[in-house]
Amino acid sequence: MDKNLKRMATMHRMQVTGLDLFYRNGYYNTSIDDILKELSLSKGAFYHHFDSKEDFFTEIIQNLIMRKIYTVLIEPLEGQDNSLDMITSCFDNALETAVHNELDYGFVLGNFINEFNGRNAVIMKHLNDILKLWEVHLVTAIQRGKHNGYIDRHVESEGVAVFLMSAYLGIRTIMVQSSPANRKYRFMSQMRMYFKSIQTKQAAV
Amino acid sequence: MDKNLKRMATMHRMQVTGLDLFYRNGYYNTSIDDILKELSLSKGAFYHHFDSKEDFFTEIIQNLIMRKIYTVLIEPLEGQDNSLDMITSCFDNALETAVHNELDYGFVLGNFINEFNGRNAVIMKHLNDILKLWEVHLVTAIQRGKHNGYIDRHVESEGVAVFLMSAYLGIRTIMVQSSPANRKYRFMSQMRMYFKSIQTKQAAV
DNA sequence: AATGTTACCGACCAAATGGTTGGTCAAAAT
DNA sequence: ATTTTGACCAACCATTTGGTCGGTAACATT
Repeated sequence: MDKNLKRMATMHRMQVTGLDLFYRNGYYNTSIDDILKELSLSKGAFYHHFDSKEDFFTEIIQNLIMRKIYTVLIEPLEGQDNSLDMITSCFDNALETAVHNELDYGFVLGNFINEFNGRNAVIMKHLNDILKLWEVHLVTAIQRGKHNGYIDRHVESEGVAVFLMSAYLGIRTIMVQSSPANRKYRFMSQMRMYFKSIQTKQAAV
Repeated sequence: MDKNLKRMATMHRMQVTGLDLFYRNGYYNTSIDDILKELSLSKGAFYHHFDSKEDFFTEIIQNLIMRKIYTVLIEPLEGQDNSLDMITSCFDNALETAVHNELDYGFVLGNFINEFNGRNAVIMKHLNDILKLWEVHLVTAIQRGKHNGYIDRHVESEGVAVFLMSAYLGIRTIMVQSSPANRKYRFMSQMRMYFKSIQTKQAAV
């Protein structure tokens, strides 16, 4: 039963290195040999464990990308009552790690959506599922915020979710190139402004 | 002097077809042969007019992408006094053409920024210049809005610009895959909400 | 009419691509 | 102890890549 452990370990190593290179260089711009070289493994090893490059990447999506996004952007939403504070600190954390990451190439999910758009329907399906999952959880969080009296009841929850996802995807793209910390700060300030406009009106306290 | 005309015409045809394919399939995923096949031209013709694939794309950026963005997203900003209305209708128009475009693969500039990030510094420079140009014009428009009394004086113009660019980049990515018209509508609604929060406060009229 | 010049052709090249296949060797199952 | 399995190797394959180069024919210049 030791064989199985080794199999899992090797496959995992391949996936981690694979994601790293795919993220940095793009999927189509990274060859299987590139990944194998990094790991000192052979072509045979790769095709022994995976059917194809596409199959390999599908596994990466499920095992690594999905989990990462769930941990960073989805799970934290289920904490407190006040969704707006929740989302604020969630975005703040996510952007902060991006600021301090020397090798930041943008939002993993966003980058891949961009690369596979109209080029590979199968993979796009998987990526879109993650996006949808995020959307659903955001909508739920916002509705909870309404229910708990933090967000104005007239606000469209789905609209807020789409707007927030857009803004996040965009800022992660823009942050990469110039003055990330600066752009993060400005972004967060304006997001708070936006949140003010959808908060429960205290009717001129 | 007829030769020169022909040269220009051929080069232009190549660039138009090139941009079309690069946009649809990605730069690294589109071969020069793909472009040449479409035009029934030969390798020799290509390398007679351009030094390399990169040089070719640089020309495309300057001649086609830059101009397009200037026309659609920058020039319209210089119209009226009220920047917020201006920006709203500008985004509205830009997103509307995306909605009605059968073959929409997202925001051209955004897609390429994504693809070249950390992979080709020279091209990234050119793309970033365009982004910067857009940013500068947005900031100017917002400052004008403050000056003309439409926008609250305490608002950070640079912050608004970054936030708007982010949101636009993001919505263009998200719109591609599912229900673009729907997402556009929701996005625009929330953008108007955001604009309310930075408008001049009428101090409880 | 003779002589450049220029737009374009298409065969060719080395390197790299995703994928296949026959084989080796250690561990598991019998 | 023998057989079977499974992880991995490495040479190999067809195809595609960006790019080169010698040539040709129409045009422009003299």
